This record gives sequence, C-alpha cells and structure tokens, in this order.
Amino acid sequence: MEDRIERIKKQLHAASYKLTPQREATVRVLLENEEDHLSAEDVYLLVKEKSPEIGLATVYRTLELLTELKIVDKINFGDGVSRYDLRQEGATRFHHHLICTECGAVEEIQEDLLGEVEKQVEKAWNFKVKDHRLSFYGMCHACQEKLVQQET
Amino acid sequence: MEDRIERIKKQLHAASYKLTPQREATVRVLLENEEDHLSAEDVYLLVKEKSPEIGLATVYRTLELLTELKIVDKINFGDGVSRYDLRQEGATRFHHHLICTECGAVEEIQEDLLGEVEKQVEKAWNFKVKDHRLSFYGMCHACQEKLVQQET
DNA sequence: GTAGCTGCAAAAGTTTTGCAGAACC
DNA sequence: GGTTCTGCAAAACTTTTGCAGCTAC
Repeated sequence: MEDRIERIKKQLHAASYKLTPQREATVRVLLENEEDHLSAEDVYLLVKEKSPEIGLATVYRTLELLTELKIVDKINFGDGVSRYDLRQEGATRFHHHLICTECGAVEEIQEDLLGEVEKQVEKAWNFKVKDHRLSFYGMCHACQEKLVQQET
Repeated sequence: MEDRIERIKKQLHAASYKLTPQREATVRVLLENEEDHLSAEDVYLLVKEKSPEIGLATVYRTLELLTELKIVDKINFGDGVSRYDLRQEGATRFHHHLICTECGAVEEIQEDLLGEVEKQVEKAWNFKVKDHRLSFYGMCHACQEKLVQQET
C-alpha cells in the first residue's frame, strides 16, 4: 500500500505534479477499492469520509490527471457515468471485463488474451496497436446456476 | 437501402412498434452515414435537414428503441457522448474499432477476431458470452507515414 | 376512442470552468 | 513572488421526463 503510494508519488513528480493531501486521499480510496469500478461521485463520497473538506471538482481534476499519467483507466460500462480503475503495476495493456447482463456483476481479467489477435490486426490493417479495451457481455456463473434451478 | 428499411420495419412490427415518419427519417440518416459514428446530436441535425419539425427527444427515443431491438449499437469512445452504429445485417456480435489516438480516425473491423478467445473465457471463467466489445487504440497507417516523413 | 407517438420545455445528472484564496517552494 | 492547487459556485452539456396534443387505426 505505502509503497504503491510512493511509486505513484514518483510518477507524479516525474511529470512535475505534486502529491497533495487531496490527491493522496483520492489515490488511497482507489487503492482500497481496487476491486470495484468507482464513479467520480463514488470516489468523492469515499474521500469525503476521511477528508470532508475536499471538493468534487478536485476529485475530477485528480482523476483526470491520473488518467493522463496512465495510473488509472477511465472506463465506461454504458450507464452514463465514467468509472475509474487502477492499472495493475507495470501493466502496459488495459485489462478486460466480464459484465453480467443479468445481475450487473463485473469481473476483471488480468490475463492478456489478445497477443495473437493484436499481431493479426497490426499486420492486416497496418495499425500500430498501443492499447486495447475488451469487454464481454453475457451471463456469469451464478446467474447460470440460478437459471438452471428455476427451470427444474 | 429500401429493402433494409423494409426489414427494419418488420423488426419493429414484430416487437409491436411502428415505423413512423420520424423513425424512418432517423433510420435513413443512420443508413446514409453507416461509415460514421454519429452522436445523438449529429443524428438530430442530419434528420432536421430533411424533417425540420423533428424534436431531439424523438431522436433519443428512436435511438433507444433501435438499441433495444439490437438494430443499432450504442457505443462510447470516451468523449462524453454516446454514439450509434448500425449492426451489420445478420451480425450477432458487436464489431470492433481501431481508434487512432493521433488523428481520431475510427476504422471498423467486421471480422470476428475473438472466436477462440471467447471459447477460452467461457471455459476458464464459466461465463456464457453473448456479446463483446473490442477497441484497439494506437496509430493508424496514415499517421505512421506522417511520423516517418517528419523524422527525415 | 384509445393506444402509441411526438414536440416542446423543463428537469436531471454528470462534468467542466472561472475565480479568489491557500499552500508551498 | 510566482506557481500550483483547491473549494465553491456557476455554467455547460448530454440525456431523460412530463405533458398536452396529434395520428392512425
């Protein structure tokens, strides 16, 4: 935890930004909720619990900054709000999501599934791939089970 | 063109909706601009050229309806607006995008690149895949060329 | 006549911006 | 002192909703 903060601090400094208390509080919330996909509002409310004086605009500005530095990824599940996700340490590629259209659960996949596909795209379309986003929509294991039970 | 309208009309009827003049005008704009990724506002302005009396809310309602019937896909490139894309005739899966981060160009890939990957996901995560979204970010051929020229 | 659809205007919700003041070298 | 950053409030945008009226069988 502390070492990850330290590393993020260095990344900010390298780009001539400071890790202010507000920014640190925001980053801590992201680290503590790494499993979730928080919206700006979510982050704001969580940061407020520990730093009640923070403003929503600051959270937005911080998240924008972190996105720019590729410390977080800004993602969109189509529900009208942007969500923010910490990148895995050292990850150069975006991770993937399994989104259950029944219950709304979102599972993350860190494995890189697209190595081969990327090569194919680079070759066939002459496109230099730098990043990718992949989401699968369907039914998670739990909802499949539920369905089977209903049918009996 | 006319036959595609006709088919969409049938799809609407099958779900007990009508192809009203406003809806038809909206669908025509989508067909005429199939290459682009129009936002609701874009569609509205284009529809207005031929049907000036149409309201923005109607366009939104029509696009929502078409999305629900899977005639169009609602997509998001992270620029704050939703965009709408006609599905290929008979396509059951979402197509893919190559997004150039230099010039903003968006190219479509209709090929299904993910057959194998999907099987892998279904097996390893016990997740029944129904649809997927894949976008690659990077540099298009034209921008790569431009870069090479600058360097010389 | 009733059910579905539309246009307008207002509302809702998210995100950005302007600005004066605070913090930090 | 100058630069960066913050909090507040207002503004800007996109999208949704309420409602009265229209359309089409």
